[in-house]
Amino acid sequence: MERKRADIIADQIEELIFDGSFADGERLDETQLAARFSVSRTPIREALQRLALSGLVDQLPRRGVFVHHPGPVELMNMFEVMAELEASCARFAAQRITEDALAELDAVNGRCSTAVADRDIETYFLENELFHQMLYRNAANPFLEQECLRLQRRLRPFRRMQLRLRGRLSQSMAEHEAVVAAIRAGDGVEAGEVMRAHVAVQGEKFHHLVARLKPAAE
Amino acid sequence: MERKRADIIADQIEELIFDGSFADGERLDETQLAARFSVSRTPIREALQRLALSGLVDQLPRRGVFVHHPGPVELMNMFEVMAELEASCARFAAQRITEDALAELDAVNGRCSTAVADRDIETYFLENELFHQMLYRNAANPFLEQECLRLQRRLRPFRRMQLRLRGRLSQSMAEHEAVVAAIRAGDGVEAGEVMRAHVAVQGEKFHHLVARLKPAAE
DNA sequence: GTCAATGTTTTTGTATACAAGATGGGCATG
DNA sequence: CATGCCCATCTTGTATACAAAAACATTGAC
Repeated sequence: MERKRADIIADQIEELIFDGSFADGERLDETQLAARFSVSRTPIREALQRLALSGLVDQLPRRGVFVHHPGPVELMNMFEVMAELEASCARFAAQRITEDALAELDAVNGRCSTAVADRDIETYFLENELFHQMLYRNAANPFLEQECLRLQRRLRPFRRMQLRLRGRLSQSMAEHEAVVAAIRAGDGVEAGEVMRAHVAVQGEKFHHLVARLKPAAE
Repeated sequence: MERKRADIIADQIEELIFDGSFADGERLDETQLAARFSVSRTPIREALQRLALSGLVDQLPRRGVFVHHPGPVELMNMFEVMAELEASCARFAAQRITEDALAELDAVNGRCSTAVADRDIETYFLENELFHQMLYRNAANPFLEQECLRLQRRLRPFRRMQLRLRGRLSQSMAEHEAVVAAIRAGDGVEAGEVMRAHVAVQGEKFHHLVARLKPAAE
């Protein structure tokens, strides 16, 4: 159940920013957006506020809001934080997970595996997200879970675009299994470290990807 | 320079929530607040939205916003996350801090020390905050720094109220020195673990405090 | 010709007016 | 007497009107 018009609009604008419909630094005109969504400026302003607090746009006082696409350095930073948070989740989960949840984790991991075998990137992406979310959940700390979900959502488009890198799928899969094994063994430290590496490598891979693209753009 | 009226109001309402002027679960009436601050409902609504996204109030669709004081369990969760984030900061700082920044860290720690000697809780609280903020800074990850500052601010009132526990000041001081020593030695893992314990103990101490108060309230 | 100052215009921030949903009480009915 | 339904009222959500500040362009001076 959506709360109100402003929230639906916030999600839609967010989507437009994610899929690149708005260029980096572009000003988002309240009046234009109001016309586009057939509402008044009020809900638009509320939506933009939300996006500003999420960090998707920069809001300059009395100047307007400007879309803010994170650069490679900023992305590295965000992935680094994600890696730390997920490592914590894995470590906690190793101590706190229930037998049932562990079985579920196996099930999700299995579905990831078949997706890899089928070369079904889309399914893998979804099940992979679910896998990570289950770890957040089983850290048994709702606040931590929320923070993780927030960042996961924020980094979503960037994780997606680098799944196409050769060999990443099977590598990622192997890392998942190592995490589960460590959790099953109750080895929190190991689970945390494997998880940290698993997430951090994404940031690094992304960094390389951008580094490779940059010379071409110049 | 504050951005606009709504932001000033947001800070003021936040302050009112922190210092307990609004009870847990109390509804914040937009019209009343508008009258209180001598503005229209518009900036009030913007302020309340900000608070909702910070988690200080719960916003129920078409029902209103209700102040949300975190309970003991929620606080434990938040302190746990804070401990994880600060541990990460310490670990990164051990690898990334400059000689100059390390000297500054020593200076702040020195001021903490004299505050302890003087039994000057207020000064200690301030310098202590600065100490932690310097670690966030020297993790050399602005995104991580921002997240830490956010949570630090959120937990501020709760850290404050438990500084009065006997012996906490000198214990805290010793932990600071252990962190600095580990960082100076470049031992990231050690710095992280000491830091984690240093922050986590606050959450636990708080938990005990509440547990002790609870029977009295019943 | 260029730069600066001022007036115009556009755009953000705030106030008010209006609409729609939620709360609470009264009345009717079982 | 209890319970459920309906209506009045209040509160939130949205639209519009107004104010103030910034961007822009035009014009004048050097």
